[in-house]
Amino acid sequence: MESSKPAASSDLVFNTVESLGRRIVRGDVAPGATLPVEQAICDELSVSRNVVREAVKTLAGKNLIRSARRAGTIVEPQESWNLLDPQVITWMLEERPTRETVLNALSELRAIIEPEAAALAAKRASTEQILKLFQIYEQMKLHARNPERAVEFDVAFHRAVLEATGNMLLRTFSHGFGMLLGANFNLSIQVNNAFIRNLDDHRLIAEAIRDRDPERARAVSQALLAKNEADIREMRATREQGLTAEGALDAD
Amino acid sequence: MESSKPAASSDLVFNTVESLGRRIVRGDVAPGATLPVEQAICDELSVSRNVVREAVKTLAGKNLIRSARRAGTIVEPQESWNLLDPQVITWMLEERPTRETVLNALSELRAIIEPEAAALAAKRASTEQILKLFQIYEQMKLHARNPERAVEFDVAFHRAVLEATGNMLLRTFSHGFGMLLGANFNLSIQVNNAFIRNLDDHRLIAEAIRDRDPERARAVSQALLAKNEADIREMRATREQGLTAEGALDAD
DNA sequence: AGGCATTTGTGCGTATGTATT
DNA sequence: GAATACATACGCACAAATGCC
Repeated sequence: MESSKPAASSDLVFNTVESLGRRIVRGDVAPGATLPVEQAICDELSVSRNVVREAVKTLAGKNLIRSARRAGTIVEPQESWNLLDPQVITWMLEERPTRETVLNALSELRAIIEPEAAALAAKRASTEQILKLFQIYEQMKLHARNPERAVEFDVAFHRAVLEATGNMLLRTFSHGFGMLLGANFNLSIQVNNAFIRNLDDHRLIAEAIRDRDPERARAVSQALLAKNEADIREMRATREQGLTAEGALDAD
Repeated sequence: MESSKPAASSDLVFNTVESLGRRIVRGDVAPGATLPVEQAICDELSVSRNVVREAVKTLAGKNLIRSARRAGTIVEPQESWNLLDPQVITWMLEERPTRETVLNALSELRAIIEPEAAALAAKRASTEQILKLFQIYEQMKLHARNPERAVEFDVAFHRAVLEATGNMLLRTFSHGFGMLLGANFNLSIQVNNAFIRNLDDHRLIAEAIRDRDPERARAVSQALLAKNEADIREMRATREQGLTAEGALDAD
């Protein structure tokens, strides 16, 4: 089979990318500043210069850095970063301050995109895509009491809607979007029964799309988002006084 | 001085990225298929393996390809591609069929995002950002008779609105979005006086944002988009019978 | 203004692991 | 199981650019 996890433990380039990428996203080296020179990175991570160079090119491909001959490799301003890249998103979600910022931005973006995506999907989804929506919904229902699995299918549902729009750009969003949604849901489902409460809305969305009813699809999607935002707000409020739970998110 | 054009003519890695990237985006090598083996690319482009390897990593950083140990470097499915990456967009716009697809997708996406972005900007734009909107508008007016320059400022205006939303993710879109808009505008302004006709709407958007009137900002933005779509439709219709003009878009 | 030192860019040879044949 | 082909990994040497003195 195919390892969907891109990292073997001794993929030197990958590990170097992760190490450097995290530093940049975390802000250890600010936009405009330069990374350590290649040789220094080689020494620190005990890898050859070629490995570092390939790692640097990988990050440059994500527009996180840009290297110039004598000046070193400098960090690009954040607005150049590819914030929909799964790896970049992972890094952003690992640090508390950036995670908050990204997830807030996500809430707004969802409110903008998802209802319209649902409406578009209602106009254009293929029968296969509609079927898939219902299948995912069934899986959600099946795992309703198992938050981890449930979130996975919840994300899949929203991605499937984006894909059903038939819009190339919207479809592209679905990857990065999915990762962000995962983080978002992991927050919101901590609210009592939030997931089960929202289950019906997912069915309603699927049905509206099946019935080719864009208006209803949009409306239900908006309703779902409103609840989600309320859950997030409640969760935040709870956490501010209680400051409980939350672990298991540090990687490395 | 900073060269915003990233390519010196003898930046081997860059040129290799461009060459391979174009092939992939153009569909010369389909998703799922593998690129020629490294040595073959080295021979063809007369570069060393290091150069090819770094180029491959760059493209992998954009999620266009993924290299597996024995299998070669295989092209990722299109929905994995980073379609907001300026380079990727450039490549997509160079070929007629993909250009049509992307620009169509863009029209839809604009209709979804821009009115809401304008509304958000009306709520949150800083005075500097508002000022900038008006400055850009003045430039648009100034160059109204010079399509090339005008398009440039038109794009800048729409990007400035996205940036004024204060939303991290929306801001990220502004780069790739801008390039797409440029291509879009270059089409739509071929319609008689389209640019001058739309000039007022840009002012109205800026004013609505200045007046902190989200509803009006949204409405005017929608009106502008509707006109733009009509222009594009007209342009396409004209072109189908006449099949005139259009040159100067082939690179390399 | 000119040379020098630093830093990335490029080329090549080779070793190693792994999956296919 | 051995041979093979491909990709990863490493090290060294030189080229080219550019900021600094």
